[in-house]
Amino acid sequence: MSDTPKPRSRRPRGSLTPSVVLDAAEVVAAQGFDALSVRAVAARLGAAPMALYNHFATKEELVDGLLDRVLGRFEAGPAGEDWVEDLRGFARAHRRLLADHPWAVAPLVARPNPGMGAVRIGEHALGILRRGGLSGDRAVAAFSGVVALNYGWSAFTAARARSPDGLGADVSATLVALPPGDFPLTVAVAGPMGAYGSDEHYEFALDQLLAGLRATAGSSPPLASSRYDAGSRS
Amino acid sequence: MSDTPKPRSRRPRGSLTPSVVLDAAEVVAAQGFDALSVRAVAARLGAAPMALYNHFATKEELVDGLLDRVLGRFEAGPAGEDWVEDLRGFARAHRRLLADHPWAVAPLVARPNPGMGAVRIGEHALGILRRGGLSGDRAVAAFSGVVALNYGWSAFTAARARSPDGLGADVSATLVALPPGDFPLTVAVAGPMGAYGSDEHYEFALDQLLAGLRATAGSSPPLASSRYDAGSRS
DNA sequence: GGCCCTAACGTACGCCGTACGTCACCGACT
DNA sequence: AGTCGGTGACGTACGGCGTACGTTAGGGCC
Repeated sequence: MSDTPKPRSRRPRGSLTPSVVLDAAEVVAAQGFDALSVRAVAARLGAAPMALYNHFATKEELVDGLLDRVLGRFEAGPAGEDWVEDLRGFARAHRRLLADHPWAVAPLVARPNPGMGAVRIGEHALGILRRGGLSGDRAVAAFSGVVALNYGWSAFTAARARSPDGLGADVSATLVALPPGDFPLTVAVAGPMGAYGSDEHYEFALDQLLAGLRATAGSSPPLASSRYDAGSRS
Repeated sequence: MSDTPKPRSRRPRGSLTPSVVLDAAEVVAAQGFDALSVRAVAARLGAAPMALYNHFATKEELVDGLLDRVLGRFEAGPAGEDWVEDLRGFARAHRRLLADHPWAVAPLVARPNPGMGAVRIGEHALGILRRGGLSGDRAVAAFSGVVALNYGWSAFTAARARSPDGLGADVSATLVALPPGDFPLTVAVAGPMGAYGSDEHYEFALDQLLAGLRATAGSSPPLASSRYDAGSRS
């Protein structure tokens, strides 16, 4: 019992690279974002927790790398004749990306840092909107609108998919059990409704936004920013 | 030093109610949602951490109560002549509510559980949409769209407001510093752009969504759900 | 006046992120 | 070939987290 005082062979010297660490981190994150701990990543990899800190200054930096890697998987479709249809394709592809990485939605939404992947996505969308004749502020606003819609929508669906206790599918069951006197509309709608937040519902909402953009872009662009500052100033 | 072996007088027996705990929890949460720990809430209140567990089974339950209390502050405006303008008022009030509680946005987005406050909000919005002639699926989809837009948008602005290291205001500074060869549109737009995610931009995006809804509601409603299932099936 | 139910408490456990000091390996230089 | 320095992997430790569990003290009821 003395010839194996350290049964743990150290990892070979160069075998721990940022890329390898991110690979392991993604596998861990796939079973829920808050399962992603430094210790868990190190355990898969057979490394010591602190070994990761030679490649990432902090956990936040590791997460940033992970999120940027996910956004880097965005694939832009080819440009077609109609810029609105291209924008629809962009929105679908973006939402699909989020749906494919449900664990990433919450941290992405909470993070102010853009990162290269996000910039690439923005550049692509701006190109489409420019072709539609929207310029400057308007293009940014429209892009932000599509992305916000996608993030908000994906956050709901991801959150519901994450709850394994059945709270997911039968939110409607909770709703139909409400006091029917109050909330009659909610109760009426919760029964026959399919999955809340379904693809059909998303397509409908996206359709409205795109129809509005098409109409606005068709009209001559006044671009007076004073038209749109009736917000919550005071 | 022996006559005060327990300088901590116990809290009087009935002085710890759910409401009192939530009050303290909200004060703590106001300085960042992840500052909200059971110990911190107990410290304010001068109570022991475990004392809170007589009123909330788990921390998640406490957070749910806190979020529902926030959503309960939603105030519906009076109905006007134009249902679309009412919907705009709803969207603004909802977003204003989120802007007034930035710490609440991230947990709200991540939580599948609706809660009474959310149901009240939904009922109000459904009433407006019903007046617009949208029924069933369409009303739910439109409501979801507005809420998703608000959540996504508020998550961005809240996240940026949360970063005190100046990463907030000058995301644009990061963007103009990009390699100008790639991302020409982004660089071109980042310079003259005011605050990314400004109220004006939000109003523009909301306007497009509302314009689309008005047009759709104006046309006769075919309601064929097959029109909207061209999503990401396979 | 005495009992008991319950609300408040204290201790303890297993996680977490990570600061800091140690040690072994590999390449380079003599 | 021998040695030396830099670096990457490691171990220990600290403070903080949520919370399971057992203890205690106070107020309401008989």
